[in-house]
This record gives sequence, C-alpha cells and structure tokens, in this order.
Amino acid sequence: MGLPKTEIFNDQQNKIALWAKVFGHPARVAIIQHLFRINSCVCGDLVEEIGLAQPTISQHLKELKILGLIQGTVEGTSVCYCINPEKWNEMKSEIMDFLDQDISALDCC
Amino acid sequence: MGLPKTEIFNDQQNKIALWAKVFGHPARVAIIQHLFRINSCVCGDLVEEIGLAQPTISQHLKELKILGLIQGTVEGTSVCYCINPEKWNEMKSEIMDFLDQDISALDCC
DNA sequence: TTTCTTTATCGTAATATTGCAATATAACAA
DNA sequence: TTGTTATATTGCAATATTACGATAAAGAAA
Repeated sequence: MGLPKTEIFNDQQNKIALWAKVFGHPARVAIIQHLFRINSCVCGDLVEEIGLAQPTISQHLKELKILGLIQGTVEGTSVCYCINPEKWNEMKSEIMDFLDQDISALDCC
Repeated sequence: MGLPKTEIFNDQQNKIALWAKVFGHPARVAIIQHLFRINSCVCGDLVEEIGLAQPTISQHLKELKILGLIQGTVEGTSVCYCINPEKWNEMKSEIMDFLDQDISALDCC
C-alpha cells in the first residue's frame, strides 16, 4: 500500500489529479508566478528568488517540465526556463472544466 | 527534512498549494464529481461508487471537510455530504486568479 | 436490552515527497 | 589543458500520504 489506486479512476480524474499535484507545493506555484511576472524566460536566478537549495529547485523544475508546463532552453552554461503556452492553456481548460460546474442548483440538506 | 518549507512562501502561494493538494488524488476528484452529478447530498453510497475501502473514503472525505469544501449532516445513522457553495466559489476564484494570467505576451527564448 | 447499520478513528505497512550535501556534467574562459 | 560557472543527478534522511483491517461510536430496529 501507499500507492494511489489510479486504475480504478477514469482518465479525466487521473489527469486532473496530476495537474493539481504539481501545484500542490508552494515552491512550484512560486516558480510559475515568477515566470509570469518577469514575462520572459529565466536563467539561474530562481535559486535566490525562491530560497531553496539548488538541487531542490532543480527537482521542482523537473516535475513542471515532465508535465510540459515549462520548457528549458540551453543558453551556453545556463538553462533558460519559460512557460509552454499551449500546455498551460490545455491544463487551464481541463482544470476549469472541473471547477466550473453549476453550483447554484445544488439541492442540499 | 521531508516537510515542505511553507514559511518561505507567501500566504497566497501556500493557499493555492493547499487547494491544489486536495485535488491531487483522483479519489477526491471523483467524490466531488459525484456530488455535482447527483446534484444533492449523498449518504453512504460513496464507498460502492468510488471503489475504495470505507476507512479510505472516510479519510478522503475528512480532508475535503477540513478545507471546508464539503460539509456533512448527520441523518440518523448515516451522514449526508454535500458541497459548500461559498467555499467552492472562494476556492475557484483563487485558483482562477492563479491560472488566468495573460500568456499571450510571453516573450520567450 | 441486544443487534444491526453506518461512519469515524486507530494502528500499521507500503510507498511517495521533500530537501540537501556530494558529486557529475557540460559549456565557456583563460 | 585547467579552472570556473551553471545545472542535473545521486544518495539518503525525515516526513507525508495512501490504503485498509480492526475496532469504536452512535443511532435505529428488534
């Protein structure tokens, strides 16, 4: 035990859970916010910006990269990261579909 | 180690991470979807509906309850769960604020 | 009362996540 | 070549999460 039983859920449910999980840590939220704020790619300053050790940041970047939300471009010695707009919009619309259900008609106890 | 360093992030970042984390498991996504689909409260049938053991469902319900997204009303021997519309909308707008940033202007490498 | 039904809690095993020191890698500079 | 800089990977310790059997709690039914 200890592993989620993904096989008993449908693709949509598993996908939403995967998107949500990657935002389930404030460091990854902060990384995304920083990429939006500077409005371009970022090389190197994330370690100082976020305040975690370099290997830790690298690991969080990897998780965002695996889902395709960010992409890295090698620029000489450093790597520039930026948001992948297509993936971001794909994720956004899937999350919205889940969140944006009509709640006004709820007939509750 | 092993514990997230929440103190180095701001309240908004931590809150988004908390909301996201609760949806980071497909069982909790499925529970919410079921509550929306039947459009009323649900007593008892979640265990058969989801397909996990009763203590496991109870635990997932508790996590949704802690964040206030669902509420339980005791009905005799059973407990009826339903979505809390106010909390749902609060969560939704906070997540939307995070997701709904302008990506068209991104000047990337 | 006793029994049944329903949900919550406890305890525990298995796995996942977080964080970082140490080290590896890769490109540039001298 | 050697050194420097920036990022990735490895390895490991600490904590968190997931899942469920056993059991508790509480109201309903007999």
